[in-house]
Amino acid sequence: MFNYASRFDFPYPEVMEALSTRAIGRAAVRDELARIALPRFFEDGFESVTFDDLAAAAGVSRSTFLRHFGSKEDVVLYVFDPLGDAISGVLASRPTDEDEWVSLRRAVDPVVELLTRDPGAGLALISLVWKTPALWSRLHEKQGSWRPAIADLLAERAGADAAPILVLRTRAMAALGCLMVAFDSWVMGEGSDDLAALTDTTFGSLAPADSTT
Amino acid sequence: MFNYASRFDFPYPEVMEALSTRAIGRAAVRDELARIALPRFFEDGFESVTFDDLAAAAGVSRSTFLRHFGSKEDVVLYVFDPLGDAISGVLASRPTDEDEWVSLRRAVDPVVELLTRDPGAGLALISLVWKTPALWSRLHEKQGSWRPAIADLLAERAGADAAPILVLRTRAMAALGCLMVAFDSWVMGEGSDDLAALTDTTFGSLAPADSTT
DNA sequence: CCTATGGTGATACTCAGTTTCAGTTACGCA
DNA sequence: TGCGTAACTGAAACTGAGTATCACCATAGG
Repeated sequence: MFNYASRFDFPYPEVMEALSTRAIGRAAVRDELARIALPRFFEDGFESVTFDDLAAAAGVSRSTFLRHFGSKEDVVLYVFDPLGDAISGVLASRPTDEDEWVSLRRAVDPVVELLTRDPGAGLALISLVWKTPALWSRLHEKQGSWRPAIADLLAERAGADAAPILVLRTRAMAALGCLMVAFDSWVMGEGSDDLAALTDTTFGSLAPADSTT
Repeated sequence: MFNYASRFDFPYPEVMEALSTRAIGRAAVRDELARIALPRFFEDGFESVTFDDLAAAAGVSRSTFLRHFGSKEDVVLYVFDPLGDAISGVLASRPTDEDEWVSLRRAVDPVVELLTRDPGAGLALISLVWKTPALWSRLHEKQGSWRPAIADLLAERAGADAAPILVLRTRAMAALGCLMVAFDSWVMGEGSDDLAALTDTTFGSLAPADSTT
């Protein structure tokens, strides 16, 4: 099953911050609730599972479950939460003189790695997301929230002669979009393709252009 | 106020199809209901307006309002419905030997044109969408649904030596994404920038690349 | 002119998500 | 070690989205 202790074994420790005792406990409970909930969604479909079902399965009250996750979508997409910071972290660590588009491709590796680590589980998750419009939307919303930090990092590393921020925001959008299109293909091929290779292909379809037309 | 009779004065008549008498009436009612509903959303915010409010404002029952629009989001995003076909229509009409990226930029003109036609109304709409996560998500979902047709048209016009469909899907994503990033900037600048110019800039930030790396 | 189709409003229902409140646990500090 | 407070919990009631059903009415189209 999908690994939910993402906060504890996530391979990019620099994105973790100091947590109070209670915050650690809280995160652990969230992990546990999500771990219990996911199979229910996989088996019955996102819409068919109610908060009552989830609470019963987890042995807590509906109130408690709702307090840990503000919405059903949050339960499923919980695993994506740390990826924004992970992407930024990798991007910040790339050499300044590396080609921008290559750095962006590398920045997205944590996502590919997380979904590929457990064969089957990652695909099951993305398949669920892709067959459920509400989840697809919310994932894209989350992805959109990662953009500003990425664009800012691109500006920072380019220094004085950086392209306008609008240009950099566009490239951040494109990079994350390439990842999403790769997911799309991965789901359509039912996992028969290699996600990293698909991502290479989508990134290879585009390139930054000089905006001084 | 925003022009809601989009089905009747939309400047790309080729995308219109023959409608039965009842279907015409139905579309007219939808136009009217949306026209009445929009100002409510602008004034009170998307979440604060209930279906009861909308039904009362329109002088119909809640049932009837809900029968015409499956969700509140649909009411606001109704105006975007014909744009997928409009984009495809323009793309299909572009010369086959025109640069692919240029054709995609032109294909998106109907959207820019529609939002720019009435100064203020288009900006108000996009601002509402941008400040309401549920609307932002649903617009992106709708935009995502336009992609396959665009990619297919790109394949068709390139003929035998077309790039793999995954590459074309990526470029369709990028083109629509450029439009969204332009919206983003337009909203942030509160309409002080020219939407068409912003769109030119975002499109100018990227270029198709040879995927045979 | 008749009828079958489709639009309408009323009602009742499920479920997501919010709010409130009272009872309990356990963290951090003295 | 004990205490006070802050946070966690569950119960209950509430709002509002969205679905389903039904009986009624208007009219398109033959």
